[in-house]
Amino acid sequence: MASSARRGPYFCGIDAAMDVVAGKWKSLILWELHHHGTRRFAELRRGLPGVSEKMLVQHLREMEEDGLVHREVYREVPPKVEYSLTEHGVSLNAALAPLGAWGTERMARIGAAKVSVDA
Amino acid sequence: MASSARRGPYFCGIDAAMDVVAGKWKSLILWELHHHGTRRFAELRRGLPGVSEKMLVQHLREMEEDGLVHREVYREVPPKVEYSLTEHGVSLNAALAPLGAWGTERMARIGAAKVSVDA
DNA sequence: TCAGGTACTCACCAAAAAGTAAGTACGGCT
DNA sequence: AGCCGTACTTACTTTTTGGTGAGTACCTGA
Repeated sequence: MASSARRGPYFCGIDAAMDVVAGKWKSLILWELHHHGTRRFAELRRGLPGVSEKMLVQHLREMEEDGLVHREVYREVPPKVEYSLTEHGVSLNAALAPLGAWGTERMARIGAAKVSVDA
Repeated sequence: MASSARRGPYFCGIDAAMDVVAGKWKSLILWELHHHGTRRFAELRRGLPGVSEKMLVQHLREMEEDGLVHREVYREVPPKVEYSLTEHGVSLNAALAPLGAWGTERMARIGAAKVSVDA
């Protein structure tokens, strides 16, 4: 029950891809990691205003299982864990780019607000 | 409460796009409509094995609200309603294509099964 | 006459996803 | 001594999502 009940039979490629990106914060995590290269847990948390620690851990674990992110643990005294995109994570991000462009256009069309995030 | 509580402030374009595609069957509806051009309600239902009438109606309504699909009602005696993609629906589908390709690759990688659908 | 097809709506229920709040082990800083 | 920060885990609750099955109004074909 730790991981998700996914990887099921898919209707098509989009279905398979959506399975992996589904989750309130997953695409944002992807973006954050792509943008910053490597991030620590607390950095991600701060970069994603509103995310709960539980969801962040959960999503990161699933994305690790799905081969999208790499988790590097440093056995140090204040714990340190670094997350980064794997090759598959990078290619997924690239595949997501046109969708992002479409979404940006849509935001302009409907005049949607943007969540303010500071780098 | 009929429609969805969406269109909220978005973090980025992907967020905005995902909002519109989120839902178990939406991407499949998009694909079905793109593939066949125009489809009646029952045709869609038959093309999406496993979808419930409730969800199909609900998703179609939301997609109509979001300007992705066009709903043409013929006031005839056995009711007839035709659904087709709008310009925005078509462009969303195009933006989804690379994601679909990525997903297809992933299916091959992990050896995921495909749901059997007959045309 | 009666099942079957059209395109739905409605009420109810189950499951999944996400949020909340607390706890944990350890050290540094003040 | 006491609080902050690290990176989590755990239990519990709420919200959201999706599924089930019935009902509707009308017509067609067997």
